[in-house]
Amino acid sequence: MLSRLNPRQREAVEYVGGPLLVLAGAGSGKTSVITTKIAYLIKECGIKAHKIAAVTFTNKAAREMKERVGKLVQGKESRGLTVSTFHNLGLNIIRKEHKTLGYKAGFSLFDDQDTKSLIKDLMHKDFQTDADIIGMVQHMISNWKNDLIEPEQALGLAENDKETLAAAVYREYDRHLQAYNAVDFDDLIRLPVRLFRDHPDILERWQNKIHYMLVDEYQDTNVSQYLLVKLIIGYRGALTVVGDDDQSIYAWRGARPENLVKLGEDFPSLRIVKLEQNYRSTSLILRAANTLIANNPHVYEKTLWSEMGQGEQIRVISCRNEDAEAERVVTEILTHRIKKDASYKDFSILYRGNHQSRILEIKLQAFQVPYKISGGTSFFARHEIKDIMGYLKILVNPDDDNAFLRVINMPRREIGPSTLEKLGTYANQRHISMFHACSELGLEQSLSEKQVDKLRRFNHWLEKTRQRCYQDDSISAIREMIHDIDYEGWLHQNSSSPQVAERRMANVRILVDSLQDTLKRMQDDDDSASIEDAIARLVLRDMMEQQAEEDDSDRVQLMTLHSAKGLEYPHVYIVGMEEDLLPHRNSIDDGNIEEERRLAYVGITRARQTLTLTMAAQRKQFGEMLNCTPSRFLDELPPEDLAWEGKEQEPDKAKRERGRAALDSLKKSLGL
DNA sequence: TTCTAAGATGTTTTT
DNA sequence: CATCTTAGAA
Repeated sequence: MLSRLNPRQREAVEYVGGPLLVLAGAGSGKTSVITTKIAYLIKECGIKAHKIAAVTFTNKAAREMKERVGKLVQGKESRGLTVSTFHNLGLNIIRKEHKTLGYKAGFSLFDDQDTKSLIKDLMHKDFQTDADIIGMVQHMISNWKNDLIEPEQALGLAENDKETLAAAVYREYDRHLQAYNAVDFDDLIRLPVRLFRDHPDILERWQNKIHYMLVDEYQDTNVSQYLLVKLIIGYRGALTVVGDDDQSIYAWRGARPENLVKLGEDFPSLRIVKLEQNYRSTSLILRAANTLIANNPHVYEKTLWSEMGQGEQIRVISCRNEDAEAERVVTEILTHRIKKDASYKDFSILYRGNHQSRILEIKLQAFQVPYKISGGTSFFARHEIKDIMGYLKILVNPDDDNAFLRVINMPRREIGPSTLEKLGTYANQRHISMFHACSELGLEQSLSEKQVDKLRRFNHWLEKTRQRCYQDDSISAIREMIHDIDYEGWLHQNSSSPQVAERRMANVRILVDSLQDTLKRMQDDDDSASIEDAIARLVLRDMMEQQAEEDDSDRVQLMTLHSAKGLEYPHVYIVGMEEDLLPHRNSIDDGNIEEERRLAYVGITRARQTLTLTMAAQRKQFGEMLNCTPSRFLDELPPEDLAWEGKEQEPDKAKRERGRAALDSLKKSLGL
């Protein structure tokens, strides 16, 4: 088991005497270290698998880790091992302890969009605002939660009108969540921390459950996550964390890379092991990465080296526009695949923002290249998925007014805004949910008989469905429910074409299948898992991937730079190497270039054999052609290692097209 | 209350 | 440009 490790890696695995920090450069085999260490703990240290918890940040990483541990430790021995995301761990804790925290079983989990729409509603109602500060407020609330600052404290700390407003919304928002029997993503960490702080007995129980903890991508932990780890670990110090400050790309969501330093302060006995040998990339690629990241300040110095051979030059391709860029990448992959005798799955295309995948998708389809886009909010942002999720949520948690509103007129139940408004105020006065208000007699006073009747009918129907769901097989009850509301018919009525409706319905089926699958998996691990738990799990997106990954067919992988972290591919294409895009506009504006540089670094270090960077001279934005400047990061790479293509002739062409565009707009403004 | 059509508005990254 | 919002008519 240990024979495949180098001395440093082996040290990291074998040291179990106290807290350990592994500073692992990109491609230095950190996943091997974690997975081997888990196996080592089970086999050599006699720690039971169900007493070990390993946490990461993405489902993808968690899944891969689980898989690799599975290869080292046979089925029985690995039973009950926890390998999950932080959020999943938090969800599990809240699930088991919801009563103490004051939540009812079946509590809803609000995703990003639910949160946004609630905040929007609150701001519309109680505060006069209309600008796009909603996103900002949402971000501020999230930050407060991550820093474990309560609404009252936030109110006290506020230094200007904007912050006072946001803090006031925060207070309202939290009250509403409570009333809805709902939690949001940040609560998944915050509530367990609060629980453990306030209830030493419960903390002790969990400390007995988790004897050893491993944290991957430690530089991405935020204040509350670090505190959660610290609480669980307690005085024992049975902890291994692995991190790399050069790969810290989540500061925007509260990650505190300083936690790397803080660990040493909090645990004076901390041992530090550095992994500096890279087993992934050719030395040219590695040199490019090193040169680039040298422009950033560093907490811990480390020098990555590799024995993988020099490899090919890094290619930089400049194209006319985004269309040409996408096409070039696709044809490039086609020829490369033949020349290198590689498979499609050896290639990955990385980009800064999800929207960039669209053009690529079109071109890939045009050339009939099999591909897979991973990550992105697309699936859960879809209408049909939101609708059904709404039904699922209200099914297990009737107090979820958010879900109630989503679902009430889907399909048409002829209950309009004014009726809902009245129902809302009534429910508010009585401090009950809208669903419960429907069955109250007092309603007749403010609403007409007709309206009340409609509400009652919905109320009865849902109540009946709920009973069916809890008495019979939940999944078939849910299938029946979808049939009951004739969702398929609704889709056909509201879709532009029958094909679109079919595709949407297929998505619904995927959702229900995944729910079934998730439920089964959870019950394998824990008999007490119920349909409510599986639904909450769905919101964390911990399953679509599983399904998709199971048929790990031969496809080109597309993803954002963020979700590429932790992965590797023989051939990597990074598209959109332009100012305002790779150092993203907003980051340039608020001076966050360093994190963007790390992002580029992460992208570059994904490549094993070849790396290709592409850019477009022009790009369409809001329907208008814009000229693009090459990314400053290109200038920060060693020039002698780069092979440029199409750099020179572009400016002329660009100028000509710009001239024509100007002429066109002039013609248009003259009404020609 | 629902439907329609013009208008505005906006694209970072994730659980 | 593509999506979502809002205003006005049926």
